[in-house]
Amino acid sequence: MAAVDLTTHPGHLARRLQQAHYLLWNTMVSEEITSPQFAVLNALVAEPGLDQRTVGERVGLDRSTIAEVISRLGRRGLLDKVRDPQDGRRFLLRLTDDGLRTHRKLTVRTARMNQVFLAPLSAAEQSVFFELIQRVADAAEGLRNPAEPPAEQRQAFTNNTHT
Amino acid sequence: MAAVDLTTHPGHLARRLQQAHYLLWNTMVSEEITSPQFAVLNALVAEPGLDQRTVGERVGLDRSTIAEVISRLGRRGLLDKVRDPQDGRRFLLRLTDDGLRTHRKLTVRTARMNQVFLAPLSAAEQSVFFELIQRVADAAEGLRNPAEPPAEQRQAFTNNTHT
DNA sequence: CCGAAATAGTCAGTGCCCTGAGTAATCGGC
DNA sequence: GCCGATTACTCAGGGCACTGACTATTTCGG
Repeated sequence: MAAVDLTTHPGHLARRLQQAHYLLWNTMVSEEITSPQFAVLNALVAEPGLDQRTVGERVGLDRSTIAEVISRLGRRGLLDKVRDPQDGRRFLLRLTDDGLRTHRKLTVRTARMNQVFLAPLSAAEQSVFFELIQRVADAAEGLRNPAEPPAEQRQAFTNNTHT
Repeated sequence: MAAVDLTTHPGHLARRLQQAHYLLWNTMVSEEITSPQFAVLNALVAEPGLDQRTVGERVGLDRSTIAEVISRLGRRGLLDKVRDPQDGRRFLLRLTDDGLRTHRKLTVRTARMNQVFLAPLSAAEQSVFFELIQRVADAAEGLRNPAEPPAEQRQAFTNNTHT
């Protein structure tokens, strides 16, 4: 009986958490627009005119996935995609009026859903919940990008205009 | 600027957490066997001879997804699938020697990976991390299955929303 | 015993998520 | 100006995850 207890495996818990969220989203927010799609809309509300790659970076999606998501949003007429005249490799993205409207509508529903989703936790626990997950996710993402200068002159040459 | 802050959205955090885990699993555990596949192997180590549906229930996968995962494990020769002579609808699943060996090997690596993954948290924080995620996931799953208890002695109604 | 309901599994369709390979445009050094 | 490196995006391919419709088998009511 060498079986392990999956309830102490963060990966398994993360998967279950996401499934639970998916379910609730589907019933309380939208059957059309998914959570990652909403994240893209949201990124473009905050920063209209971003290119595809940067949007992916903002919401945490790789180049292939972000392309698919954007293509679906484009088909639904929620955003426009135009070549950057300054850089012919890029596509600049911008929400349509419909996209903006959709974002507004879903923002309200999403807030309600989050309340229901987090109801089992007290306000204090919710803060801890966010903080711990974020620490783990950030750290793991850090492992992926080794790069980073040798700690010496960490800030010296960093891009000071990145906001 | 009606954009929201995704770092307070549990769904977004859950997705990022899972992605981070996926990455680490791929580099530290296996590129062949995925985390859900390992969960299935583990369930069959604990309870050999389970049928497909029950395995899905144990690891949290629906009937379609579990069918795919099991088919892949079968193709790799890690488990056998035989009709239940008692009930012709069921397939009974059992690990092969190779499947058992694979599970043993991955168990070790998975433990190492979990350590790295959770390294940003203290031991106490790790417990909280597990507990909070599990509470949220369990509660959301509860919403899906509307009250099946036959009014026996159910404390579900004493919903502790006031904490 | 027989037909309806329930159950286990399959299949088609949609969407997310990654890697690796390939294309087109830009940038940098000489 | 030219060539190689970098960068933005596309495409093929594999895997996870869900729903809804379908088949086969068992179970249950009458």
